[in-house]
Amino acid sequence: MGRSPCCDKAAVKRGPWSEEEDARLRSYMERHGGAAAGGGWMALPREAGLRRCGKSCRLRWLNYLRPGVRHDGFSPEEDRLICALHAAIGSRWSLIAAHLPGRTDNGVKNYWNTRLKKKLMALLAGKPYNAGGGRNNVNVSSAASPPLAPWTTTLPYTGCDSGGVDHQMRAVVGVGGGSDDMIGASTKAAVVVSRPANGSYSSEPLAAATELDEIFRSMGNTGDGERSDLSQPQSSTEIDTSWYQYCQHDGESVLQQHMGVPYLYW
DNA sequence: AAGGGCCACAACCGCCAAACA
DNA sequence: ATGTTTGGCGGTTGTGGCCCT
Repeated sequence: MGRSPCCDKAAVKRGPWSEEEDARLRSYMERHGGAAAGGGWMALPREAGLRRCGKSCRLRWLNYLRPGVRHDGFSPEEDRLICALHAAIGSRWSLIAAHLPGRTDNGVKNYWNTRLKKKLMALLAGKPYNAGGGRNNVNVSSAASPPLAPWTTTLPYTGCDSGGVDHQMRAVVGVGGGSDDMIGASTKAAVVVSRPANGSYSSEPLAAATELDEIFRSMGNTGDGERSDLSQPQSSTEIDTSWYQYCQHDGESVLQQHMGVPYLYW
C-alpha cells in the first residue's frame, strides 16, 4: 500500500497565492494567535475557507506571511554566517536559518543555491568578489598566518548533540587540498569540533574523535559534489591534522590552519 | 522592438520522523 | 507494539522579470 496523498490535488488550487488568499490565511492565523488551530494544518484550509493544501498554507505562512519574516537583501555578515554554517553542518537549512533572525529556511536555501554558492565559488577560484569588506574577526598573533577569507567569521553555534548534551560548536571551513588548490577534486573537508558547554578543549584535536566521526558520517550524506571525498563515511583518524594547529588567542582556543586552508576562529 | 537566455524567488514534491490512535 | 497521520525538512521545479543581442 502506497503512501496516501496529503490532499486531493484535483480539488485544491496550486501556484502563486492571490492577495485574497493571503488575506484569508493571515486573518485566520491572527485569530488563532499565529498557530494552526486544533485541527492542525490539514484542517486549516477548510476552516479558513481556502482551496489550498494544508502544507501549502503552512509554507505560505512560515515563509512569507508570518510577522517578522524579512524579504530584504542579505547582508555581508549574513553571507559569512551562512557560508560558515553551511561548511560546518551542510544543508541543514532550518538550523542555519535559526541563526539568522527573520530569515526562513526556504529563503536561506534559495539564496545559497542561486547566489551565495556562486559567489563563494568565484571567490575560491580567485575571481573578483566583493562580499562587503572582508572583516577579520581575530587578530592572529602569528605573522605567518594567511589572510582571513572574507567569509571567515566567528561562529558561536550552541546546540545539542544526539545525546542531548549541550555543545558549543565551532566550524573550520575546510576547502582546498591543503595547498593552493582551493577548489576541485582535492577539496578536502569541513571540520567541526565541539566541546561540552561546561568543558574545555583538549590540546589535541582528535580528542573529539567520536564526535568528529559522527559529524563526518552525517556530512557524507549531503550529496554535495564539491565535497566529493566526504561521500563516504570516514574515520576521524583519517583527518590530516597537519592542516590545523591549536593555539591560544586572548584566552580563546583557536584551531588554525597553517597550510593555506580557509578557517574559522573561536 | 522582439525574443531568447538567465536569474531569483515562490511554491511544490516526496521523504522522514514524531505524534497519535 | 503497530499502523496511520501530520508536520518538518531539503531538493527540485515553475514562473515572472530582467538583460542582452
